[in-house]
Amino acid sequence: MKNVEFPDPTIERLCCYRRILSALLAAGHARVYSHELAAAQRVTPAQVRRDVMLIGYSGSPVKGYDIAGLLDRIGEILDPPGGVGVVLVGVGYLGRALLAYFAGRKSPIPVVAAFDVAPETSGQLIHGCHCYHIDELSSFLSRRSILVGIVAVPAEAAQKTARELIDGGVRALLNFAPVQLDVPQNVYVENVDIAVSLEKTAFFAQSMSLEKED
Amino acid sequence: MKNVEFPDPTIERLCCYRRILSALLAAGHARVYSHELAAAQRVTPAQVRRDVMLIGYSGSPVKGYDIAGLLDRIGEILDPPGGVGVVLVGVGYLGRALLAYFAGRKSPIPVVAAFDVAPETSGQLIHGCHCYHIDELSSFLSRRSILVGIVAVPAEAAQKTARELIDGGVRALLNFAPVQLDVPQNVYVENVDIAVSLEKTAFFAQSMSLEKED
DNA sequence: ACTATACTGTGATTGTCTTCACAGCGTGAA
DNA sequence: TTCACGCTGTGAAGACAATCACAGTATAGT
Repeated sequence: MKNVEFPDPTIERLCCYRRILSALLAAGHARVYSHELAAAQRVTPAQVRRDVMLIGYSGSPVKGYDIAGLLDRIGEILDPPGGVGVVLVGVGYLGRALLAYFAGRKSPIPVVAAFDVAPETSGQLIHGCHCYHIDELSSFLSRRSILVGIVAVPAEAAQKTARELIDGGVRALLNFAPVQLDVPQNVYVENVDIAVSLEKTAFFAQSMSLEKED
Repeated sequence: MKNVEFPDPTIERLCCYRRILSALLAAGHARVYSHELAAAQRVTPAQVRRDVMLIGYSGSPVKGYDIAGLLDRIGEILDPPGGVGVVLVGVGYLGRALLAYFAGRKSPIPVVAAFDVAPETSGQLIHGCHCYHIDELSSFLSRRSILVGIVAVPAEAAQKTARELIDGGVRALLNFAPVQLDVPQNVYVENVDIAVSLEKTAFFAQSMSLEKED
């Protein structure tokens, strides 16, 4: 098995391609050209072709790519063979929003359980997801094979939460807390920092308004 | 005035530096070395020094950087002179989570108003933010100078929302909807795509578990 | 059968961001 | 006053990703 790793930005684009391809397939299309896929994103046709090349798929000249086939191939790359279990820690406003978000769309990656310190959330079923007290996290992780943990707790609790998840066997974290998590090198952390995103947006709003109108 | 633009990744790091510097200042520190700042993030000391150089600040050898001075300088870069107004569109689960998030921390960038299609949210005060019906958006924007819009509506409504915001004078969007917004070139869009983030995390969880333990 | 066409596949190039490595310098000790 | 130390500032090199540009090719039309 080739253990070639795909570059980070390519993985991100593959997720987006998949979304668009699914929509196209649902709309009755069977084939797509690189420039069509590119137009739906903010990328160049050459970028699309290179990504497709990277994952080892081929289209035909003249007719473009077969949507169903390309979708399958992307799925082979992105979707883990046995499926990944995902747990959510932190059922505050953000945690609930995430549960609603993932419950709404029939996601390929369902959240199997949620945990929180607040006793009143224990036993609740929120947006279709069972909630437990945080104390039950370790035993839950030891019983199920969970590879991904979503950290949606306040900043102060984030590091402790991360450690518990990692000790339980989780290999990657999706971190919404505004802190840099200290994790072993064999654990992947994807940070989603809303405050930083907003500050960045505000900065570019400012610099945009200085530029020429187009 | 030098209109030199800073690279995107630098802006992101500046936001993080600021957060760390504030914490250090609050903890009573007065000076910091590049390697200390670097350790708190996942960056190299050289990266920190280059960023500091870029924004035109200088530390002293031996003593490092003056925290208060560096914070001021970062603020001059990141914070718009007159402050940016921010409005939120979409007061669903995610929108409420965002309001709670920004209300909790005394953010340098407050959300001044929120809008939604649901009539029952109109007139409410959610986490300290006034909510209005979406129909009032245009007139609100024409009365106030708003540079940033947060799009937290369902995917189907996102493009329409974006257009209304841009027509109202907004120059940058923070987009949580899982679609690529079609905007003029002089409008900046920062996408926060939670579904993509989770899929990406799941992918790397998988590839991490194939690698050597450290 | 032949030709024109418009696409894909990809080596080469460009551009951008990160890292290296060392000169320069201010401080504190002798 | 002199020296040694450990930091900063930065030109140069390196790594990486995006783009260009064109050869190769399958199809449709004549």
